[in-house]
Amino acid sequence: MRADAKRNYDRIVEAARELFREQGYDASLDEVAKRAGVGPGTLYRHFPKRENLIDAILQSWMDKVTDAADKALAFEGDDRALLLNWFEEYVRLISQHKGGPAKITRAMGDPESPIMTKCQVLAGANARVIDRLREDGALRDDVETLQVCRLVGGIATVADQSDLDPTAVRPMLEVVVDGLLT
Amino acid sequence: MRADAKRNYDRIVEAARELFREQGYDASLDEVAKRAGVGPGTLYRHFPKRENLIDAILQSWMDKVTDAADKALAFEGDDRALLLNWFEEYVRLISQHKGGPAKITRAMGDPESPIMTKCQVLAGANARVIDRLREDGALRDDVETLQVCRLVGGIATVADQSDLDPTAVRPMLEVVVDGLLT
DNA sequence: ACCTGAACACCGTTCAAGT
DNA sequence: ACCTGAACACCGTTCAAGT
Repeated sequence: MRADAKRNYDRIVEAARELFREQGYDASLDEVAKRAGVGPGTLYRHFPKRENLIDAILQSWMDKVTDAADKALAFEGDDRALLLNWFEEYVRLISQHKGGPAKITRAMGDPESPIMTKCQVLAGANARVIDRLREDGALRDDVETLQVCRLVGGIATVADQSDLDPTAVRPMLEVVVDGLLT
Repeated sequence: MRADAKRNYDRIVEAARELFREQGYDASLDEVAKRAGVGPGTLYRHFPKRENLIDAILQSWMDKVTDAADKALAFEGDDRALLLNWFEEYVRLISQHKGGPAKITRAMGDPESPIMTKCQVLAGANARVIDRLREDGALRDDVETLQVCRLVGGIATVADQSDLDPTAVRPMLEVVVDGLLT
């Protein structure tokens, strides 16, 4: 990649990171380009779809996801508390940008989505936690791991779209936890 | 209301009903106006916001909602089957148009939303079912009825946005049902 | 090879002119 | 009182012209 191309690429990602944090994943790409000081065509050359841009934003996110799963698994306590903690962390991880829960949960099962790989990392992290509980026989066995992501993702989506605070999310997660444990 | 106004109003609602059924609640209002054979200004005069139009569409929906709750309460069987049936019906009721689950679930707690009243009917129907189970002591008491709507609405939202079929929704609802029952 | 910015299409929304 | 349709603003997307 040419030097000026690389510079523009970085500028765009940086501008997008800012704007998405302020306005969510649905912010105007035109404004991203403007902030980055490039023409709209340049943005499209590097990122043909909005999701390609989101994908770049999520680069550092994957480490956070893996770390969170590690921490969840290292938790000392009963299964119920472990799972509840993980789900709260899960919601937090996908709710960092407005519109995130919906986008991420949808991409999870969509092979066409540019952010699918990133979402698979999250799905994998979740699978590690779930499988651990499954081995202990603590979990009902008629629910696929992907469906667990969708369930928790659904709660996060509603919370995001209705601007609920974590206090209101908690009891919903508790219901899911109790429904999942045997 | 003048005769031609009334006629246009009806035409618009009819066109919207068609288009929303085909393309979901996010369909172009311009196309609605075109189909109805009116200028865009006329549409805006009658329905200043998209949700005012959705509100008109949902007029007949309220009866369906009430009927569904009646049927659910008349169900002969155990609490688990009753609640599961109701939730499946709930999902069906809000999933009739693409984008419906998200719009309806969000409007539920938003006093600014023009469709709030309609959504309250749904919330009320749900409350009747939930309260019945609560009286029997069959339900955990630390979850508000509105949160139950959000939980089920969240599942419906994910299903809608990921184009899941009912077969995939069922197990998620089962988790919620089991988590809610004592 | 990459960038720019004008141009296009589409959509929601407004409003002056008409009946 | 109501309707029309041109006009505007905004956004995503493309592409010919430039370096």
